[in-house]
Formats: sequence, C-alpha cells, structure tokens
Amino acid sequence: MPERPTGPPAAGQTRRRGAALEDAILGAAADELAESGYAGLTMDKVAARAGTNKNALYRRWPNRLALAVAAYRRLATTIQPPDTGSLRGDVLEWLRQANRYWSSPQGAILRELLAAAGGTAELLAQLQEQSGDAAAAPWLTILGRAIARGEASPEALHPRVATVAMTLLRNEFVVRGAPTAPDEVLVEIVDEVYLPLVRGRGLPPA
Amino acid sequence: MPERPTGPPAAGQTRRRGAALEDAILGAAADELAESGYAGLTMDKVAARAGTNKNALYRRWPNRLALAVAAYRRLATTIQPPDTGSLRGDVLEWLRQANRYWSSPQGAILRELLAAAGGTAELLAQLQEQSGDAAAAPWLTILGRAIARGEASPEALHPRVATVAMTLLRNEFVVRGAPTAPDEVLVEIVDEVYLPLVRGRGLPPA
DNA sequence: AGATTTACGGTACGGACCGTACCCTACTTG
DNA sequence: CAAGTAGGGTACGGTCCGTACCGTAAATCT
Repeated sequence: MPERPTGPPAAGQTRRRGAALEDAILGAAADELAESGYAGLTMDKVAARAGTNKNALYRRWPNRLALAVAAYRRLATTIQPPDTGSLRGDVLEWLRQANRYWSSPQGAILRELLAAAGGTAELLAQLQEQSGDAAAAPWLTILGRAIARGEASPEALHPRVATVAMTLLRNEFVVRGAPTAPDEVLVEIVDEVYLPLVRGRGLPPA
Repeated sequence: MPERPTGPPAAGQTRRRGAALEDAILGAAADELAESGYAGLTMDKVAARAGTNKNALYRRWPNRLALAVAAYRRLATTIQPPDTGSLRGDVLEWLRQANRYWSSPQGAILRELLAAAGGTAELLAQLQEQSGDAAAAPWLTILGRAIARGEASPEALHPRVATVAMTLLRNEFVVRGAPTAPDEVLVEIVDEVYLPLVRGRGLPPA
C-alpha cells in the first residue's frame, strides 16, 4: 500500500482539477485492481476511493475497462532481459522471470484484463506494450549475442522465431489457465523447442 | 437454424422433464450463442426461448458460463487433420482450417468463452476438448507420416514440438485479438519456425 | 388406483453495477 | 470582475444475475 495521492483532497485545498485529479483516480483504480482484481473493480468504488464521483471518471475514460487498462500501467513492473553469458542461461532466466510475473497477483490481473480486452484490439495493444514480454527487441538482442558467440544461427534473427519461447510460455497461462508453469515446462520449451530451433541446421547439437 | 427441439413443448404434451427439457435448454442456449454471442446470452432469454424458466437452468448449471460452455458443444464443428502427401502441405492446410475456424462466428464465440473461462481451469479444459485443435494426437500422426517420408527428424515426435505451429497461430488470435490471421503469417509460422524445427539438425534444409 | 415425491412453470424480488443526466459550485481564464 | 470550464453530489433508468416461493404436472411407490 504505497502512499499515493488517493482519497479525498488534502485538508488545505478544496477541489482538485486536471492532472492532479486524474492522478488520484488512477491511483485509486490501481489500488482497487491490486485489492480486488478487475472483476472487483467498480466505478463507484474507484470514485469513492479517489474522493470524487463517477462524472470525473467517465469524462476521462469511456468505460470501466479503459480505466482499468490505464490504471494497470501503475502496477506493471517491467522485467529486464538477462545477460548470463550463454544463450540457454539467458532464455531460461528470461522465461523464469516471465513465469514469476504471470504467476504473481499482477500477472493474474493482467490475465483478467487480457481476457476482458479480447475484443478491443486497441486496448490489447496497450496491454502488450506495458507487459512488454512480447517485445521482439530484447529477444533479438539476446539472440544477437548468442549468434556472435556461435550458439545460434543467423537465420534465427527473425521476430517470429526469436519470440517463440515466450509465446509458448504465455500460451500455458492464457489458454491452459495454469496458475504457474512448472519449471520442467520452461526447460522443455528451451531444450526441446527453442534451442533446436535457433541453432538451425548449420550448428552442432551441443 | 436447424430444426431443434426448441421453444414451448409440442401441442400434444404438457410438460417436459429430464433429458427432453435439458436438450431443449441446450438447444436454446446454442441458438442464443450463435445469434448474440456469449456476451448477449442471458439466462432469461435462454429460458424464454426454451419455453421454460430460470429454475430449470439453475437446477442444472451453476451459472451462466457453465451453461454457455455446455451449449457450445452443439456449435463446435471438429476439423479433420489433412493428408496431402507432404509435411508442408499437411501443416499449412491444417493451419488454414484452424484459421478459418477461429475467424468464423463460431471461433469468435470460442474466444469469448475462453476469455470468460480464464479463471476456471475446469471449464477451460472442457473447451479445449471441444475445440480439439490443441490435441497432440493428430499432430503426432501428421509428423509420424512425415518422419516415415524422411521429411522430419524422429526427435520431433514430442507433443510440445509437434503442436508448436498451432500454438503460435492460436496466439495470434487470443493474445493479439486479430480477427483473421493473414495467410502470410501462416506461411511464416510453417517456413520459419515449424519446418526448421521438426527437420532437426540431421536433415537437409530442402 | 390412490398417495407421495420429484421436477417444472410462473412470478417476483433483492442486489449489484454500468452508464447518464441534472444541477450547483469552485476554480480558471480573459 | 465576468464568463466559461471542470468537479462534486446525487439520483435514476436499465440490465441481468441468482434466489425464493408456491402451485401443479408427472413420475414413483404401495
């Protein structure tokens, strides 16, 4: 429970406006998300918690989902691509980080939001940016280093190929609904799929 | 609009019971799903359409989602794995079938249900069975034939490896929310990921 | 056949929420 | 200082879920 500018205005002022109010609303919405998830986030509760009313909310976001997606930004912590010195180490560590994230309360909220935003490509895109795990760039970075070390084939430097491991892991969560992916699954993704794939046909199995 | 035992009971009888009633309810629910999707399916409408009332519904299913998942079974059409004579042909055709399905109204409903069932592993599992695309068995069959032809390495005969193509395609829909995957995406999945992966290190690129 | 139990049908209702509308008031702007 | 804008308070329509009651048809028992 971080000390956020939530709740009624400080005793000094009387009425917040613009950015200050918006900030309070997003803070309240983020707190509600953290406490009750998306399913438990109601416009009335957010308004009350922010010390305002629903007018101020609907003036800024067209509906509950849009507000929740905007508020999720405050909860999302970005995970950093590792640099362990080996491709296998990098990929496995990166997957483990992602696994921890998806298994965390934040990850559960993200899954709720992804499900709710299913029909709205625009909101989905916002979530993708924030969760960041699908970003091809860090994967290409990791792969680039591996290619320089001779651990992967240059042909693997392709967005769809590079992100395969993360896509498979995400599939475990989104489609299978698993609360956590066992570490064996991560290892299997890496050893049975990802490494054989990026090594290509030109490199030895080891 | 197939002629289903929907609506009020036939003039002859007076009151349906048991299986007959259950069948009418599922039929009505399936029709509602087809017309209005899951979002538009309400318990009141289903009851009215089946010529009964909500009691009969809640006596059989604990909530709206469970009823919808049960009713979806009537809409789901199973797609058959192809046998074109070449691995590339099989995989591409299979993906194209799946792409058509996910893009169809039925696919849209399935996506809605998947999203709504996100938290309930039990219902998710039921949906998986019905959609059937995730089943490893047909993929292993296709791969088995390919291995016999020398088009794939025996090491690829592994559930996680075999189903990679379908998983990547499904990802396009569930996570990216795309209404349809362009054919280029399917080709890319096949040529950049799947074929290189299952060929393994022992076989020539062609 | 008559009595008993079970399952339907009809209906009503509590409760939760979303989204909107009004009106008054504080703050900002010119 | 006047006019315009954005908050605050509040109420309400509307939808829909899930539950409760109660009378009655149909199955089951004796």
